Amino acid sequence: MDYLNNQEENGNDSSNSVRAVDRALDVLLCFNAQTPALNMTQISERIGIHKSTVHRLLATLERRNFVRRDPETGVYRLGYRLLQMAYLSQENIGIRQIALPYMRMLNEKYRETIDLAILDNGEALFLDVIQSPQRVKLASSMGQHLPAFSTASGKAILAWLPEEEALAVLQNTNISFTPNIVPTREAFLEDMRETRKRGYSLDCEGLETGIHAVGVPLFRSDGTPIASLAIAGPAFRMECSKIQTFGEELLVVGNELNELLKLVPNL
Amino acid sequence: MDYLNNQEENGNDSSNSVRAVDRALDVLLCFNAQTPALNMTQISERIGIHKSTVHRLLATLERRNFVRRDPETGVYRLGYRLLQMAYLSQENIGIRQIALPYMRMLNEKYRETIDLAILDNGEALFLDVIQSPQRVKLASSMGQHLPAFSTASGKAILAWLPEEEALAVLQNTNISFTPNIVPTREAFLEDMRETRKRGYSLDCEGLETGIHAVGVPLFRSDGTPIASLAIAGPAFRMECSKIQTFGEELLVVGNELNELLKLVPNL
DNA sequence: TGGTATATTTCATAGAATGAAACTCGGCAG
DNA sequence: CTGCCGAGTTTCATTCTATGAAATATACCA
Repeated sequence: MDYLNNQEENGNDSSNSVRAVDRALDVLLCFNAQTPALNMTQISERIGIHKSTVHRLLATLERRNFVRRDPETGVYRLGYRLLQMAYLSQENIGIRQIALPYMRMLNEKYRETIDLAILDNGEALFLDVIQSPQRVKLASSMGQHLPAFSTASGKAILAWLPEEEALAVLQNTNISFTPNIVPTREAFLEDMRETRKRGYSLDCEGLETGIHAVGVPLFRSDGTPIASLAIAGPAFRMECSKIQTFGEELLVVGNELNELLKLVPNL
Repeated sequence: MDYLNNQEENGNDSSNSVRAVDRALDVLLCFNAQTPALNMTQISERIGIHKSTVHRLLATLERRNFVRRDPETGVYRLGYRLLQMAYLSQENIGIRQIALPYMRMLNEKYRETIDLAILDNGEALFLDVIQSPQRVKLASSMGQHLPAFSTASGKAILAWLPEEEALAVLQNTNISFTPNIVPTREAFLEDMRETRKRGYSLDCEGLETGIHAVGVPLFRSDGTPIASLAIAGPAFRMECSKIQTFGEELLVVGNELNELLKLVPNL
């Protein structure tokens, strides 16, 4: 099973880990966009532990609302406690507070979807999204994660990382369902270099056709790229001719925001 | 410690629970809006277990990004994994999908904040929020939870529960920081009865001054109230004179939505 | 009715999780 | 400079918890 690798790769060197807790987290991580509902047996098979053990883990998680059980069908889903906790986790991300006014401003000016993302385990994780007010728009939302190497949000961070780190992300493609386009090593490096030269990342239908996006990196005061700000929209509104203007304007906002971030110590 | 009661109240009858996992969940639940960042010793004191144990639990949680550690100060916060999982948990709530178009419609029509909430452990938990497009608005957001008995969202559900169940919620005020106004048993029951007669719940500065809101219940096909739809805004725009109109219009939408929900089997 | 697939309970045993204590590290004050 | 203090980390023997096999229960379908 692909999953077992995942478990080891995640830095689980098994020393100093509590096995029962690790397994409970495995149970939670079973649920994903493809399989949002699972029964006990399915979970047991996926993580390869005895169903009796899974039963006890699920009971423990359910009591605290980390999973909920469909009373009709008996399948388990992720619980409301996660939503509640996510709210707490996200409210206290400093960069979010600082970027929000800029995101609103960009959203009002361009009327397209604005994404604030970080790099999390090789994937672009959207910390915050302000949706385009227009009818045709991207349906991205907070908490969603997409492969970093094929989104403007992800590439804006990767390009300013040391090249070996960025490559490591490309190599460890433990994305649950592999997207159609994983670039070659060379194409990827070339893209990264052009992005650095340009100052902003570009994504023209990299992951999904019909979507264009530009992104700029946001840096911690020590210079490491920690997040990215991106504008994304349907290709017909963000044509290749116009996208350059978007990128350059985003760059100005990015610079201003980065100046501000320099003054903030702990991010 | 108040906390220990909490632990028992949560239905932790200790049979069929995995202790290590329970403790790990205790660690996660330590973090809240008041104390978003904690160090190991603080956590150890809060949940009353040995710091060596907490150390191992935190290490396990950190490896999987359920908590993250500030590299400077060493304090722990909730991790990004929770945001990611919340996205999954929330994407698959049937009622959310069905209510969303109605919420958008209400938002466009009234230009106020629209809340979709459920009752979760005696608190109103916002499944989804569409913010008012106006400058002055409520800053509520998805995942936030507020005391059920003092919000329109909460009361819209409570009023259609059996009275003893609703009272149980009032009694078990294990809200982390008690809001200024907990109604008396009588006032609460009277409010519930009026709400039922009226068809929609009202909240005029119940929790916070300057906020007015109205809410209607949403029912499962078997008739149990499972969620509520509410319009909330600053008092000066939602005056007591106008609020009746809001309520009655919301009622129409609520009825329509409830007809739709009857056709959906599993919620 | 019997058969299958799933969930739940029971129980003896292994070994995992635990907490005491020792150790490390860094900061601070005398 | 040195020694104290608080916080975090590691070690290790012991206990009792978590485990999986098997038995039982439940639900569904033929």
